[in-house]
Amino acid sequence: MRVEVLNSNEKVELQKEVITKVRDLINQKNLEPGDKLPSERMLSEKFEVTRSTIREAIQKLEFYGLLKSIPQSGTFVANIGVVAMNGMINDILRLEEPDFKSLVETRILLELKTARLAAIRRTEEDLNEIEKALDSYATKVTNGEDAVQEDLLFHLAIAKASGNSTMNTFMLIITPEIITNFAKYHVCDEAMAHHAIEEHRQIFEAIKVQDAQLAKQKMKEHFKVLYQYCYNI
Amino acid sequence: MRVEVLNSNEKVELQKEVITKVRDLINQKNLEPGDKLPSERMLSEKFEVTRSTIREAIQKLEFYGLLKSIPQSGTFVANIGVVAMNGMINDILRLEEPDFKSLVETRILLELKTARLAAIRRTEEDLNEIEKALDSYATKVTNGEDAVQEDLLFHLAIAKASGNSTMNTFMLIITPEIITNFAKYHVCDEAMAHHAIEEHRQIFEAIKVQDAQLAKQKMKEHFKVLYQYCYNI
DNA sequence: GAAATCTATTTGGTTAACCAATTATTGAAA
DNA sequence: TTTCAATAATTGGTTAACCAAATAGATTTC
Repeated sequence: MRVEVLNSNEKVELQKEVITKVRDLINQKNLEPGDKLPSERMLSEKFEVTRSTIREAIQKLEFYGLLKSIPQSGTFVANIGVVAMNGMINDILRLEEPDFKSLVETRILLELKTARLAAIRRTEEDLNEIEKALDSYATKVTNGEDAVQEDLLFHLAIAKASGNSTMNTFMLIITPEIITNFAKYHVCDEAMAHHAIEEHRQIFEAIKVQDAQLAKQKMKEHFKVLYQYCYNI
Repeated sequence: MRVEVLNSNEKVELQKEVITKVRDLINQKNLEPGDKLPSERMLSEKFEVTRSTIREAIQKLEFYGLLKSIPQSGTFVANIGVVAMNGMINDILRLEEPDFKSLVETRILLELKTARLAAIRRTEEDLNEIEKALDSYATKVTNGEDAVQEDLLFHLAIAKASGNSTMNTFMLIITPEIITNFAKYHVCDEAMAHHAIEEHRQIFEAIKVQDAQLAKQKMKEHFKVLYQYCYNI
């Protein structure tokens, strides 16, 4: 059993090795959907890594829906055949850390859609929460304070009102990373904040009167600067 | 320390309780970005749960970019203020399991975009892989075999060619769930598979000649049935 | 009094032992 | 031979002890 001290990168690489070996094992043994993997202890011995490394690798493949662990029973291949299993594991292994441009591009895509959907589906309660977030943002900006957080919450309130839990989750995943990177790259401009109040209000109004196309249009204008950063550079 | 046997649901609920208490603690102590949380052992004692429960809750908040654990040092509040922290934690607590409709809606959104982007950005290698996936699919279908996996890999190859790692990741997350649910709801039709070959080929051709608008259009046609399922029901 | 060195404590992470549920095996009964 | 209860072995999950790095505190040195 490998017993070294590993830093963060080495740990990631080791996990990738283990995932590769799990893939090869599934191929070699021709495991079909529902078949059982060898026990964690056996894998740990076979791959010469600690059991917790095996567990973490399994949990990652479980996150992507490829494996399913059942307590006191075993780890099973999900309802996905050998071909798809191979393709997906290879994709997962190759996945790079998301770059800022990719995050922004995805954010814009999601937000144009959530704005449209929110206009169609928003409840009265949704509307109240969006308006509350809008007011908090406006107050902070007019007081000359930093309002990045309130900005974020306005957009998340719209995502919630979209009634699409998947998009809502995705927005929650990428938004903090965007904020962190914003600070890093200084993409945002203080002077823009005042203008953004009006843009937010227009988006809100469009959602209020349930004009989906207008909501999308106003959101697009709101992202104009970001959009250019993404596509013209 | 609470020492009961918990089933899966109770475990989720317990974790939500812990996350709520972490939120309250951050509020009560007015922890700002960069501030240190009490140690896992102290939280474990304070909240009367085992340390691993604390660790799992922290890991979840770390996944959403709200906390950052540093070995031998402590767990720190990420670069996000109290207001955003509260809003995001509340959103995370309220997040429902994604329903099928929400998954499909998001998949269509992502795929129309990845098709467009792939047409613009695909390399020759991307193109080869997409074509290989296309051929595998066509072969299987003409042989009368089930080709769900090959179908999946064709779409994932396009996602990879889009050059957007975030969208690629999101596609990898939702695709297996979609497949599983497809089988459950019997949305897919065997007879459609033959027609889908031609649709796939048209999408491929559009990406090949780098006609972004056409690629999106062909992808939209490909999703026509799914689209109707989503919006007209 | 300040700087530097040593020591003790605290930290998140890791691991080996443990747990209860499950599964496999055994063997007795019919 | 078949059935079924009893038992042993195996399983993923959990936990308490342990680890090395980081930090804080005490002590020494100048």
